[in-house]
Amino acid sequence: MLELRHLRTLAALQETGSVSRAAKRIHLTQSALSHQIKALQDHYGLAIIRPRGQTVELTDAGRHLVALAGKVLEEIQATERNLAKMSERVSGSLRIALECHTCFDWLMPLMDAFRRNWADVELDLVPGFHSDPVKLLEEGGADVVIGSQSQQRRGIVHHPLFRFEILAVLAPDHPLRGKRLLRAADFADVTLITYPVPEDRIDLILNVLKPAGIHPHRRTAELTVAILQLVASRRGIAALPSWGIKNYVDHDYVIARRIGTHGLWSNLYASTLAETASRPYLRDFLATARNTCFATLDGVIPLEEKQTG
Amino acid sequence: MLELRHLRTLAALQETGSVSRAAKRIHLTQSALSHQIKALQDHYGLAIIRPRGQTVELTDAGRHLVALAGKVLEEIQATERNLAKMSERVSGSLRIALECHTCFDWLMPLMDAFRRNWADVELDLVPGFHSDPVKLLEEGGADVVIGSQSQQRRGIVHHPLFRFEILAVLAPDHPLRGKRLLRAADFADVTLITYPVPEDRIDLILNVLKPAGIHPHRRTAELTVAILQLVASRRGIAALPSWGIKNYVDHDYVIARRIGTHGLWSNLYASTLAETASRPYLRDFLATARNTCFATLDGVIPLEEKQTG
DNA sequence: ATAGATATATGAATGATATTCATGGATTTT
DNA sequence: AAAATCCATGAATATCATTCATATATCTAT
Repeated sequence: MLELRHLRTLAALQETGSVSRAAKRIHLTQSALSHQIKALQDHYGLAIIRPRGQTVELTDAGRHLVALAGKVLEEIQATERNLAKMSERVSGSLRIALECHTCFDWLMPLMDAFRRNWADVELDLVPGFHSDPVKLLEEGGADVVIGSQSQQRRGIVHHPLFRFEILAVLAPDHPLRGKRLLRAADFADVTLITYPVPEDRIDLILNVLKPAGIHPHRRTAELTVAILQLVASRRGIAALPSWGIKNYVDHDYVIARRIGTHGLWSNLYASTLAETASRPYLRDFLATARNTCFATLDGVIPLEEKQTG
Repeated sequence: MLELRHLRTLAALQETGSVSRAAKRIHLTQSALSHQIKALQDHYGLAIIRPRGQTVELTDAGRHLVALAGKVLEEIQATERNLAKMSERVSGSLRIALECHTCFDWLMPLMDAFRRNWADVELDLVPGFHSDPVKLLEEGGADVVIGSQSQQRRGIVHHPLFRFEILAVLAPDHPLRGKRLLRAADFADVTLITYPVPEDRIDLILNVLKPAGIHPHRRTAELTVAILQLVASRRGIAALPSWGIKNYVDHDYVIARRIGTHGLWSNLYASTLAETASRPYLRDFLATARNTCFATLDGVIPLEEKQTG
C-alpha cells in the first residue's frame, strides 16, 4: 500500500533523475529505492520507471505519482509549519551571515519564502563577510552562518547543506581551453580572480596551489558577475561553484574545467549555536534550504549528517 | 516521522469520534492507534487528542492534522483512480440491484460521485426488488447486488459493507413507548408495517417473531417516508435501519426502540461475480461506498472481510 | 576490443518498528 | 457496587523495510 516514503522517493527521483542519486538524496541505499519502486509497480500493475540508457526515466504513471508527491509533501510541510508555530511562541530572529559570496544566488528566493511563512521572525542578512563565523555566532552578531569551513567547537552545531564542485572558469578562447582538466601547475602564470577575501578562505589556493608551492597573481571583484566579466575579458581565471556558473557556461560566455583528477570539492554548512538549532523556524529554514538547493542547483550532492570539514 | 497510516488513523478518528471505534474502522487494535497517536504527539510536542469523559476529542493541533488527512487522502484516491484507468481499458457496466429499500438514501449521492469519476462506465440502477440476487448476477441482469443476506455460492463474492442495527419505530404516543426495548411478545397484537417483500426477507420476522411463534398483522408501503407516515399516524410499528430513521427520530416525528436485549443487527453486503470483483472501477465503487457510509450514516459498524452471513 | 566505472535489479539476511497482547486506571451505566 | 466501556502503556511478537551481496546492462576510456 502507498505510504509517504514512496512519495518522498518519487520526489527525489524526479529531482535527481536517477535511482542512486535519489537514494543519496534521501539517505537510503539504491537497493531500498529499487525495492520500493518495484513494490509500487507490482501494486498498481503499471511501470513507474523505464530504463533509459544507463539510468531511468519516469513513465506516464510515474509522472502522475510524482505530481501527487509534490502536492502532498508540500501540504504536509505547510501543516507541520503550523504545528511548529503552535508548539511554542515563535518570535525570534534569523540573522544570516554569509561566508560564501556565491550563496546569494540561491539565498534570496529562499529568504522570500521564509518571510512569507514566518512573518513573526525577524529575518535579516548580516552585511559584510566575516573572518571568524564562530565568534560571530557566540557574540550574537548572527544566528546562522553559511560557510564552507566548519571549525568544531563546543556549543556550535554545523548543519550540513550540500557538497559541490568548484570549477575553473576560463574565457572560451583561453590558451588552456584544450585541457580537459587543470592541475596546480597550470595556474603558475595566470591571474587568479577571486572575491576579496584572505587567501586561507579560498579553497583553490588553500588545498591545491599552496601545497604545490604556486602563488599566482590575484585580482579581486565583489560580485560573481564582475568576476565572470573579467574572466570573459581574458583578464584571468576564476574558481567558482559549478552551480554558480552554469548559466554562463550554458550560454558559452565562459568555459569550465575540472581542477585535479577528482575535482576540487567543497562542503557547505549552516552553523548555529546549539540552542538555536532546536528552534522550529530554524529547522524549517534548513529543510527548505536543502530542498530548494537540491531542486534548483546543478551537480549538488547530499552530505552526511556526521561528516565533518 | 509522519506516514500515511497516521493520516488514515486521524481521518478514522474524526469520523468515529473514539479511538476504539476508529480502530475497528481501519481494522487495527485500539492499542495500535493509541501508540500511533502517542508517537505523533511526542514527535510534534503537541497534544492531538484530549480526554473528554469516557472518550476523546481532537485538540486544535489534531484538527489541523485531520484537515491535512482529508486533503491528502482524497488526492491519493484521485490519482489512484487515474492509475487504475491507465492500467486497463475501462469501459464496462455497473448495474446496481437493491435488495434493501432503505439503501436508496445513501446510494444516490454515491452514484453521482461515481458517474463523475468513471464517465466511461455505464452506470444503472436495476428497477424492482429481486428475490434471488445470486441468480440475477449469474444471468447478467445486474453487476452488483446490495443486500443483507449473503448466500454462499461458487463464483460469487460478497463484499462486506457494514453492520447496522434495526430498530423498532413507534409513534411518540404509542402504548409501548414506556418500554426501553421491545421483545417478540410485544409484537403479538400490533400491525407490522414493512416494504412489500416476502416474509423471509424481513429480518424481524425471520430472526425474532417466527422463532417465537408470533405472526403479527402486516401492512406494506413502498417508500420509507410512507412507512414512517403510517407509523406516525399510529397505524402500526415498523422495523428499520437506525441510520434510515435518524432524522425523523431527532425531530420527534417518531421514536425508536431496541429489539431484544442486544438489538437486532444485520449485515449489508455488495455481491458480485468473482470476475467483476477485480475490476478497478468496482473496487473504487466499494471503497467510496464504505467511506461515505461510515462518514454519513449513524451507528454503522465495520464488518470483517471473512465474516459471513 | 577490453577493462573499468557506473547504473539498476534482485534474493537472502538483517534490523527496525508497527502491531498485538496483557493489563491497569478511569468513567459511565445499570 | 458491579459491570461495561474506553484509553494508556510496557513487553512480546510479527511484519516488513532496508541493507548486503551479487548479477546484469550500459557507457567511457585506453
